[in-house]
Amino acid sequence: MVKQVTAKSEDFSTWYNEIIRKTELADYSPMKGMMVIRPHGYALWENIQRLLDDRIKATGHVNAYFPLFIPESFLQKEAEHVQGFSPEVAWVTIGGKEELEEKLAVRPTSEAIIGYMYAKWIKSWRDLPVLINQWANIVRWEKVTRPFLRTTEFLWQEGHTCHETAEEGEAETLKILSMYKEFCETELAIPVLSGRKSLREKFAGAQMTYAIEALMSDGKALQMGTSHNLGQHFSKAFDIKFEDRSQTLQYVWQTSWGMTTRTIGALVMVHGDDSGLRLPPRIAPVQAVLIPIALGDWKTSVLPVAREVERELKERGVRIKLDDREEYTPGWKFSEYEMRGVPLRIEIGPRDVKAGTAVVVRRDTRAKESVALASLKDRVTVLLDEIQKGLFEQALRFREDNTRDASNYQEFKSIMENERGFIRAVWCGNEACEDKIKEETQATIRVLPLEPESAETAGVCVCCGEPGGTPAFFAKAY
RNA sequence: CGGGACGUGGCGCAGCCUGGUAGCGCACAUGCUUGGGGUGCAUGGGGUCGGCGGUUCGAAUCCGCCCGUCCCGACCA
Repeated sequence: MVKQVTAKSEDFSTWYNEIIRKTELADYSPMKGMMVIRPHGYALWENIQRLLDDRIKATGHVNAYFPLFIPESFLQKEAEHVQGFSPEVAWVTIGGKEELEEKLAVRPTSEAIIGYMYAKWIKSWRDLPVLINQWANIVRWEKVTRPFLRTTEFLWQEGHTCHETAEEGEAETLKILSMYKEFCETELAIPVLSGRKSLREKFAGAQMTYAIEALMSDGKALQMGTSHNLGQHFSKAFDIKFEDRSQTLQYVWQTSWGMTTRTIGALVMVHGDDSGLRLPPRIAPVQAVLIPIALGDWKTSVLPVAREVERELKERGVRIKLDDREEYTPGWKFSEYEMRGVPLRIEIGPRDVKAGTAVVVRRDTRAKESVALASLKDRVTVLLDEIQKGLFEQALRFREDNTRDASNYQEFKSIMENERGFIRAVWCGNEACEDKIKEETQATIRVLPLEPESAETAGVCVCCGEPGGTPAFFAKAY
């Protein structure tokens, strides 16, 4: 029997939940909102970590690790920060059997504890910039949770930097933003819009938040990463001062930025189809699965050939898996690896051995071809590249087809109601309009593009009709 | 946190209305068979019916409370 999955078009949420569990990316744990990332899902995370970590280090950052707990008083130092996070902080009040003198927050983010340490470490302009990143888990007591998209505990990377000048801080913030964008598009094959957040949507305690946003295939937007220019908000709160080049004491300029396990949810929602996952080759834990067709004397005729192919592809750097289990039929394996999203399937059977060929099937297009064993290595490499590109292009086309201009509010409401997706429209900059739009259409400002040309709509505010606004991308968001 | 739905072997469900010895499909185990799109047959193991309490001679079934999951809203990566 076929392991059926609810059709994506029929019930997106159910489809998403079923994919997560049937592909063994994650499973529910006994605690509300807490999931277990299973080996298949964690392997994806490890690939994301590795590829992102390379980029973080290539831009001069180093990794460190700060404590899981943050004293209550630290968290309270930056007023907006406390207020923003207080509804979702988990507290430790007892250690062993002793009541603690001061409650400890389980970090919802690490600005506070890191700020405290930076104040100890930074004395002079010669200590700057400080470019530190940490890979960590954090806890936010969420009311509504969904696997990967919003869980009580999640994994992420958080960068925390200090700079001499406001300009350097801003430059760092933007550098990371474009690094995130490049990472998503190159490795995850997910096109993103990047830009500034409205003040309403910005990080609690930041001066300015920038973000990248992707469009899921149900027409809702998902934030894929954020980069904050913290200005001097935290350095003033934590007294992070340095003596500048003219021997004057100054507060440092800071940034923080993060990307989370949520990106795995995005991979599912952007690329998945009714048969399961479709993983971009660059982050797929297994890039090609090799299935020997067990017929007749296959163990002596087919299997040795398959093993040789496996060896050659491994040597080529392809993450290949030979599945020679006898208890499953080839047909069963085909479906299983499709469900798990393995980009390429290679079949070798008696007919192929005789002809000196292999059958290669793409997961993204399901295109099937026969390839001579001699040229298999090259062909596989080419196909993996094409799949990576194809998935990105398909996602990009989807986003373009689902990005619409709205020149007036009627149009805006009708698009949100009928089509969803991104709406490109002018916003006057007034929070009243932002709130009204959110209340009436559920759409929020996802980003205010940095380059005006990426949103050519000029004119009056889509909501109030006042002139002199800025272009914005709106969407319903996860 | 508000509105709605659901909770029965690992998964999907029936049984509940009208209380009386817990069932089906898939999965799992063993054997044979089969193998180029989820092979077929046979045999077998596995469930304090989400939890606690109440009603009753007797509760998966009726009542109350709690917990969890999903969907739709308010808050967030």
